Amino acid sequence: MGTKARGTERRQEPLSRERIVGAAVDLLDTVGESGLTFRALAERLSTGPGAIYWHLKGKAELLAAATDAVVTAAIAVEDSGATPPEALRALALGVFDAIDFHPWVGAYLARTPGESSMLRVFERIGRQVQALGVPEAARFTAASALMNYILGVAGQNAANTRAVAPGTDRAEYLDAVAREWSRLDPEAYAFTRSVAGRLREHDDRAEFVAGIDLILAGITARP
Amino acid sequence: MGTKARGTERRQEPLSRERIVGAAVDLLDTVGESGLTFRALAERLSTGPGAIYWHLKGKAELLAAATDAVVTAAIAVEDSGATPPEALRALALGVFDAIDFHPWVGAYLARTPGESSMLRVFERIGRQVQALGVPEAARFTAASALMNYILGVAGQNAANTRAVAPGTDRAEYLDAVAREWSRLDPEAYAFTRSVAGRLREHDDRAEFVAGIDLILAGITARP
DNA sequence: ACCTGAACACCGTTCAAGT
DNA sequence: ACCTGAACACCGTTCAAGT
Repeated sequence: MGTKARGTERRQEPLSRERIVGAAVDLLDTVGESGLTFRALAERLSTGPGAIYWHLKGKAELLAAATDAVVTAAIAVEDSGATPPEALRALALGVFDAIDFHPWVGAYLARTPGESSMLRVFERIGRQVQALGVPEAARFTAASALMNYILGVAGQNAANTRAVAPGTDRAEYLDAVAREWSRLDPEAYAFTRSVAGRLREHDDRAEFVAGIDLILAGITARP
Repeated sequence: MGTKARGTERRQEPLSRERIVGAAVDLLDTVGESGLTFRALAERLSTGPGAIYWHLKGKAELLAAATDAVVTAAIAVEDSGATPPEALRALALGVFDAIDFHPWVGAYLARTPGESSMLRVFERIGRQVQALGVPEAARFTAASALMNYILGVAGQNAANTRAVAPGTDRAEYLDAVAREWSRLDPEAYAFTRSVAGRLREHDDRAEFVAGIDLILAGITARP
């Protein structure tokens, strides 16, 4: 006891941009966007809030770096041997699942433009659009539409995920929304009421892919 | 001077939910989302911050009400005599333009699900999808895809609008981005570089409608 | 019923001081 | 070079006290 503990001594690894960003991702995943404060982050890293500023410029850079870490991992899939539509679906689902698991990423991407991780997604989409045989002049529009759709849905889905209390049963939640829809004014919300039933049997992920296919059909179906 | 001023006396209208929401929209439009504080809002209404809480539950409700006011106005267009695709394009552009003018609306819609203004947009889209002759089973997917696309692009566009300093020339900005893109790594960003030129001649609004048409083509082109 | 504004419990960020 | 943590200038929200 008088001697230094050896095996369990747990020497504090030095602070680094990498460790900070990792801890930020953890915090965002567990406590949500409002839980990421410099004080909480500093405590997790057993240091003071000021220390973080030596490695990062501020909260904006911290959030960008955390998002980048998640997106980079999500799109790091091989698509050898896949057809362009298959590769596009896989890529889209990769982003979708990442945002489903880390809802704060969706919120961030939806409000921050021209971020480097978005550019990487755009490049990946564009290559498949090209491989699809889309003529040069139409590629920009096609790739933009796909990316906007992907980020749009993923963002909405993230919002939904965050809206539901972590423990809630998914089927139960959809049921509640469906019931809410069928209580809407019959005249003003005729359509919404008519599709309320679909909500129950509805699979976000499948619906998402169906939308991708819709756009792909539009891209391919040139006169 | 000893008598009460008459014409110019400017009696303070009583505070009301309506006046508060109106002032909030003004503040959001002029100073941006970060400029909407209860202190600034109270000052504009020449009262104390606490007074606002008598009429609204808190900031969340304030933002929801402000968004609702804008969206309601944006989709209040008659579409008599228009074909379903025309009506859909007009509706989509209405939302697009509203968000372009009030970027904070895009940011809010992108992060808040199941909001009443979104439901109204959904209903409007759904009716046109139905009028388009889409079979019952496919309507939910089609309407969802359209709405997700619209909100997704509008959100991205809002983000872009906010990113650019209010005074900046649009052409100049696109030029700067295009230059940035052509400075990217030639191997890792081959596609992005190849379409950098398109950026300059690129019209957000037209691109947005092109995406709508892409989805409409996909919806209509059933085998 | 409605408004006032000080007070409370937080934020992100800075910075002199330490090692 | 890197870290510490008190201090600063803000927030949203509450609430006793006023009219």
